[in-house]
Amino acid sequence: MAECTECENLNCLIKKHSLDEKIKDFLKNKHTIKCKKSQQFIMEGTPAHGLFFTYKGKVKVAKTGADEREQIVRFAKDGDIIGHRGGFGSSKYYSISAQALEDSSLCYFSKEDLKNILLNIPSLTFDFMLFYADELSESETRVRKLAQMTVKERVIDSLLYIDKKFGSTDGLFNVSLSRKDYAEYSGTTEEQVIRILSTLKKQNLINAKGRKLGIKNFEALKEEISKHTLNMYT
Amino acid sequence: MAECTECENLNCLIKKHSLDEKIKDFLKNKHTIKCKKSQQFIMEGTPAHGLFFTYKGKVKVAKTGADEREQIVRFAKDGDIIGHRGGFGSSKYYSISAQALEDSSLCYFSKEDLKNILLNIPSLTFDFMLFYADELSESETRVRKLAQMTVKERVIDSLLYIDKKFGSTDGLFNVSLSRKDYAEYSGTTEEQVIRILSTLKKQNLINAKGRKLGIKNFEALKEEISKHTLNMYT
DNA sequence: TAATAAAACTGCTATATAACAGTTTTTTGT
DNA sequence: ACAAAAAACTGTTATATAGCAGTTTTATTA
Repeated sequence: MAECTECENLNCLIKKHSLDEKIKDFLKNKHTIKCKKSQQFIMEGTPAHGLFFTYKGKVKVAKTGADEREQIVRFAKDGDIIGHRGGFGSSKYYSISAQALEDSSLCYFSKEDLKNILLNIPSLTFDFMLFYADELSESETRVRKLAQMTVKERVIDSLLYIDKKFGSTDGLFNVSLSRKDYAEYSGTTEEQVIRILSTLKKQNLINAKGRKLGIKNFEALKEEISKHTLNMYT
Repeated sequence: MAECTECENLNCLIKKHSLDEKIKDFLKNKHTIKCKKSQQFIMEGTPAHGLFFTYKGKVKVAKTGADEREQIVRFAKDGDIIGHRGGFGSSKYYSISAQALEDSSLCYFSKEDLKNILLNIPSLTFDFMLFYADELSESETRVRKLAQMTVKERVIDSLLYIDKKFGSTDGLFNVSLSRKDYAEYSGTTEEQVIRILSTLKKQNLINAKGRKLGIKNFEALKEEISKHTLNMYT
């Protein structure tokens, strides 16, 4: 795997500061991990010893609720941090689980190493702080949307989110999610997602080749949720 | 208003670092603001120039959604930060509004001053980072709860939250919220809240003197939502 | 403290969403 | 390429939640 200084993930906070003299020794302690598709590499509730970065790949991050029901809290792609909530903060345990959506490579740093380097490079700490602040922003917007949107609106919102996050090629998302994944992100059931997707298909608003989905009419979909997105200062 | 060094709000991050030499000049730039009950001192969407701390008082923090519908994202008491999402991060605007629930005093620092001091005191920046990480933790738990709990469970959860946040005296919460406030926090309607509260009253699980509420049987209420709180590693 | 406004409450009805049971299609692993 | 498993899908029914309209109680303020 590439050195951090050579890494292409420009959005990665470690990469951004990798030329700093003080970070050199720290970077030597990086571990790299290979993950097969659908492999779970973080288990909710287990002791958190460190923090992952996606080097290459796609990941879903979820919390388990009552009756083993999953709530997907976010998705991650190249350069994204994973497990950051257990990495620091008041808890010793991972509060989420993480599962690879496709074969992926991960970078790993221990909590101790990170804490050391953060207290020594204020600009890095500051960037981490901004990262958390932005994540908080998105999470609070999600709270509002879950509380105020209808199921159909939430499903449409999740389609737009997936396109924004992973992008599309030839009208199909660059990631393959199950209907259940969409349900677990949107806070509804698989059946509802299926019904809504089939309506959208009939209305010619989305593409569907087998399980693969994509957006055909962005404007119409955005219009359907516009009343919830007008006043968004995120 | 008291000097930060003399302040009783031990949970305040500024207070915690107020003895640091490097923070002295910064503290001189503190402004203090008095707020009457139900006065709104942060408007969603307006330019964010700085960040507030509750000196004494109680505040509700909300986001406005479709059709002017409010979603309360959190409550704040003595020592709590308010408006932190607009204070830094990618947005120039406040993404929330804040309203005093009773006559309150606030401390205010400008964005620029804060940014300066944060880049100079790594331990303070680190504490801010931890603060955001913990807030994110709570917000993500809230996402799961909104997606998976029933309305009744969410209302019970909000009662337990209010007791934990503001405490109770003689079996009544130390804060006076309207039924609508509970609805806007729980993600439901006023009528549902009223119905559920009246059921809980009949079951002798809560106290109600006029609009004032309190918890009578903690165990029973916790039991009702236990399936959602068992695996909580927050 | 009386008048007015706001909040709390109730019953009824409409609607959205979830749950169930079964069928068809697609994916996966050998 | 085939068998088995998983995922996608559909119709029907049950249930939870929201919306409405009106009444009563509590709070506000002139």
